[in-house]
Amino acid sequence: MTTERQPTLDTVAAAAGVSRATVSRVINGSPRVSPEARDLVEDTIARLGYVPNRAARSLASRRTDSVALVLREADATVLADPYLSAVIIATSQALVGTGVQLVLVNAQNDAEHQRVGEYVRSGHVDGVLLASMHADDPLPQLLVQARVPVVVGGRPERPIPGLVYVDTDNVGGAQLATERLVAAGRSRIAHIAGPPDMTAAADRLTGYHRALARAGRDAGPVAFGDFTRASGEAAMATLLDHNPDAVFAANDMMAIGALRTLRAAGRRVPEDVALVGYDDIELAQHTEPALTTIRQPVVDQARTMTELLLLQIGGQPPGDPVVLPTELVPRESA
Amino acid sequence: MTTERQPTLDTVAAAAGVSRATVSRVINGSPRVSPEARDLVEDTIARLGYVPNRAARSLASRRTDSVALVLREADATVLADPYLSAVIIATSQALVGTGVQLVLVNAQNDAEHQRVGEYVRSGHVDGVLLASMHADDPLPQLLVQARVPVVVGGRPERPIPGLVYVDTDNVGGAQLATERLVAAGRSRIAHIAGPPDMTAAADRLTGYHRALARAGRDAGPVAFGDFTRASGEAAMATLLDHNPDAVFAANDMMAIGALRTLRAAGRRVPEDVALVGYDDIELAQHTEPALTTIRQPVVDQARTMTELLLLQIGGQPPGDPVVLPTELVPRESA
DNA sequence: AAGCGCCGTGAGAGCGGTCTCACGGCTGGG
DNA sequence: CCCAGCCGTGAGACCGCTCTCACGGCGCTT
Repeated sequence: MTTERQPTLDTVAAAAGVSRATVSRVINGSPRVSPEARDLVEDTIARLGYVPNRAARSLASRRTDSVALVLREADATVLADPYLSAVIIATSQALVGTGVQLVLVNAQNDAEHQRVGEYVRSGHVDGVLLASMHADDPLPQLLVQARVPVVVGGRPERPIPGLVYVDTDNVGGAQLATERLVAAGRSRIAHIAGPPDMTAAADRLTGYHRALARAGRDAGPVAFGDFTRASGEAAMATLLDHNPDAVFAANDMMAIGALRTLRAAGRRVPEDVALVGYDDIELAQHTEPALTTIRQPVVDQARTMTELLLLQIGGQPPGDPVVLPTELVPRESA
Repeated sequence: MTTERQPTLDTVAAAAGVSRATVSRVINGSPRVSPEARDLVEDTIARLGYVPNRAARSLASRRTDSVALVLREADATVLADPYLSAVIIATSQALVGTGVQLVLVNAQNDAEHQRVGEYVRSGHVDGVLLASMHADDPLPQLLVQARVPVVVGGRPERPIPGLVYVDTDNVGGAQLATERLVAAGRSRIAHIAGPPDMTAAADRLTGYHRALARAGRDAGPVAFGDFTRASGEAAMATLLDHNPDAVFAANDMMAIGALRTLRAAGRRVPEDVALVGYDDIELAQHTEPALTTIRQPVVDQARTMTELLLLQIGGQPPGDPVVLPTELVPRESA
């Protein structure tokens, strides 16, 4: 039961015959230490197996060396969301070697979301990464005003001065998708859009329109879904009236829904109707036919967000938003 | 630039005209405070927007109110692993309302994995959840010896006294799968097993054998894969020599690989060969035919792990391992 | 030769809480 | 009526680290 108390700075200092201050300098890599003292202290630290106490350090230095990754809408529905998983893992990977810890904050509802502000203020973290925001989310605004370093994933609904965000090029990606259909000689290109209050969905719609305009085409019929497969099925059913020969869906799940409706309607893909999705989820490889889609650099996005956040924490002023390029993944459906 | 310093205990105490100790008691819900004092202090706290400093509290109390979720093998390969995502989200959900923070520790390689021990010792967290362990992982042993509260997901290779784990019933699940095939009147039931050094794979193999034995059958042919789709394809190719009329694959990805091989070989599923997978991944719903499989209570597992960990942190002795029931998800493939 | 500045080091004051202990006032039992 | 005991409160000692400041010693300039 006599749990060996962990060695402290004092322990090390005493064992090395120097002062606490010197040990602290060694630990923090201060240049103002003689090489002999440094070696001595380092040996002692290794010998005693000393590890600095984070709480004490944090208390004294007013830094925590940890950042929060704030998730939203993390309920059972998206429980197995591979995108989320990628963001989380990529973020934690980006932090490896920096000595910065990742604290996961899961705000399931508005009330909890509000409390994130408190949480940050209480000095738990040095900065905040915001994933999967909602359009009306006041949190980024709050954090920016409180001068808390923050980086959000995805373009916010309304521009917020001083808010750094890292987005993928939804407009460009949607253009790629649409251009693919144009290039395939399709003339009646429809779009299954996502919820218009989500910027990613809005941007993809914009890209769709832009590509058609550039190709000198009129806009085709557009149906709106909510990014679920069921909504894709329903949207496709609507679009069938227009007898399209191509469909660009704003995400893969809706594309898969559309695929199902098309098949049920006796339309062959891609012969009768070419189909392009968005996201390149795992499933897209396994549909029949395999889904042509747009890949987003999720890992890059998370990494970039993390880097930008660390820069801000390091004292640099918030820079400009970053938009990362997307890429077409050609498969069989278009 | 004059950043308003956050109010501290002293601030609140002064404003309320009481001592620091009293404010502390109110915050910690001590019963030894008069109702009047309590109300007064609570009002003051609300008025000043006071939030306790976690580092200071942690330093003084030797608690951190946070737990680590240690992941392994979290590289690009499993980046989009929906299981991981589910574990992470479920864990963080289980922590909501407890005031305990989730710190994600991503040990990509052995060296980093070792450092988790240090990390815990330095007092960062009150306890550790271990996900996706490897067979030879010394970490659980280390943590148990260091009397650090720890709960691991999945049964460890070798029993470790005092180690609490939460597993899903792999043996039972495999039995369900195999029994399904027996009940369907299949007589030559093969198995595509996972890596024998993973307990989940070993247990599923055991369940397969047990079900056959109970049904008075001889064991069928077994091929080993590594849980990837490619290995499932290869394993199925091997098994074709035995001309099975049913296959139970130890996970869905291998089942999907097997499906592909079967189709290529001109075998119809389920008419010629019935097929059962394991895990009930999203993809299983979308194969053609849809995959009959076994569902594991991932969310329950994560929640249970968290609860058991909190109990240990609360001072209770480590209890017995928990094994959660699995369930058959009947679809079209068997 | 004297003075200056810099360099390595140590002493000590916080950082913002928790928690033990002491203390005055009140209640209740003998 | 007195004193034991409890209750609510306050004082103050930490928790382990950072960081400022002071100090002695050395090399350099003048």
